[in-house]
Amino acid sequence: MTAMIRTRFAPSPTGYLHIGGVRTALFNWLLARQSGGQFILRIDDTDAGRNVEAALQPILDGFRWLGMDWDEGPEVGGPHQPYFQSERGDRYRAATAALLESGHAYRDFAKPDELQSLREEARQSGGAFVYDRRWMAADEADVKRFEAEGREGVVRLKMPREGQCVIHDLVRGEVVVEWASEQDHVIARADGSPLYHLASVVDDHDLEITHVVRAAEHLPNTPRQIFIAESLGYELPQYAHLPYVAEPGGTAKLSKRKLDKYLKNRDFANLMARGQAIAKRCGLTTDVDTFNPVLVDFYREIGFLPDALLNYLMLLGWSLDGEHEKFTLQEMIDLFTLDRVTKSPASFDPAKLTSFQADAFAALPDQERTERVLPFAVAAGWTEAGDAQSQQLLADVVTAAGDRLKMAGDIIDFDYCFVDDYEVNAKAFEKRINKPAAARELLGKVRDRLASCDDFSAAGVEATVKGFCEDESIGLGEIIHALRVATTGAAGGFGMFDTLAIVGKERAVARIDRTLG
RNA sequence: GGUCCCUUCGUCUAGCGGUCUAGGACACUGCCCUUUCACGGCGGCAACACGGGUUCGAGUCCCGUAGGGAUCACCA
Repeated sequence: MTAMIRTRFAPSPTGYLHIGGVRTALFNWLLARQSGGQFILRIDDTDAGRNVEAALQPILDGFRWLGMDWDEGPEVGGPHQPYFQSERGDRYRAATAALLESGHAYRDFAKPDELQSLREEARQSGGAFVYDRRWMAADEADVKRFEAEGREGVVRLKMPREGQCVIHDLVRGEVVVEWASEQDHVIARADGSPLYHLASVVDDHDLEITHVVRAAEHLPNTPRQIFIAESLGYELPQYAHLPYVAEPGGTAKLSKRKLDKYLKNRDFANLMARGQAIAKRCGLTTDVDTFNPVLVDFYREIGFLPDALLNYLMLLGWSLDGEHEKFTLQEMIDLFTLDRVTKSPASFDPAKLTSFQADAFAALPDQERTERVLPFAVAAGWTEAGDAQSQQLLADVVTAAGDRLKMAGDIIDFDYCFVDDYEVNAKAFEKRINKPAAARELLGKVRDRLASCDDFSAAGVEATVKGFCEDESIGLGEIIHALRVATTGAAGGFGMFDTLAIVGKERAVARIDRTLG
């Protein structure tokens, strides 16, 4: 066991949990759990004006579903309360005052557009923008003068302009940045409200975070945060910048705003279509803003196993040895190490995720699969609490379906086991019933055999159908497809005799009649 | 454009100077099994970005080029 580690994940309340965010959270969580340390959830809501309460709930729900529990944070409290940045204003104000006092920050009265044009100039001339601090208030007289001009004063970091900042990154090694390329970032607005970097550094210190593990997009932010921390006399946390999760088939960062693009990816589109089919049948909301494969909720809603998702996510940017990749939660905790985190972005692969899910689901005992499938069957209106008969049917279907069920929501594929208003696959109907010359005649004959079959178990049906084939001198293949389409409307499914037994004699016969009629 | 990061099969990756005619997984695909769907078994396709060094020897070390990406807010 390594030394006590305290990590954190700091979501801003946006109303959804992004798959990339979960990956980052997972690594933080794993690190804390394997060391007997703590995992903290802190809410970055310095950008007020949002309904934090409502926007936070889906995120917490996501964490709970995934089984990533937090030791301190919203709803569980902890010794470093509060865990909402919006409630820690006094801490930031104190830090700002200290920075001002020590000369590491200054009050600045530049107007945003003035700075903006200066930045433009610098960019035009191809160089880095260096603020000449012309609106910096050196003393109270300056402050008065600027305010008399109607200017408002923010607080800026007085960043070093010489030397280098060396970041010791646990996944990237040493990253060296010239201080001169840094800007005098604003840490507090005119009204005194804090900005992200200040708040983040102060909180990480207050919460005694030992390891700041976050996405690589924060790497460029690190020098200024180190400056703030050092100026405040804080001990620096260990930094680890993870490669970001890239879009399917691409290298750009996965974003929830580029769905249209991802939908052009075959595998992504397939997963989305699967989700929509399940949603449609089970009456789920399918607003793409909240229901799509970039968001964690999507997987919960269509019946993924949280551990399977986690297992897949862990492999995005991390590997044990290139050979073993299926892990239990406990193994994930035991085996994870930061030094095996990859440096390059990892593309999100919906097909591999689905494969992991399918394997994990197939490995579950029938009873547990039935339990997981139950809510979907209820939502589809096929069974309800207390209805023993329909639930036995459900259990039978799950058993017969075997590993054809990749996720709990896949039960919708077997709607014909429960209701008669299933959809008929037009293509299959054409191919198996319309096209073969003898199909209808054969179907009519087998219908009569089935109707007089006394033992409608799978074995009984099999004997009947096979006997029929012998009498007619045809191969099983010549009738079985037509039989399947006629009784289920589907092109495929689980074993034909199991299917017939589950559908039952009366319905099977009636469906054949309906097909022929 | 400035700064920083990254670069092995389509994708996730193994590889930490010789055991690499580059291994595993997903995907794709061929055959077998199944007189049905799927699973499964056995195969196949497929990668060290490029150019210089260093070295007896480079996917592995160094430099450069190219490409990709992230970031440059009084957002987080």
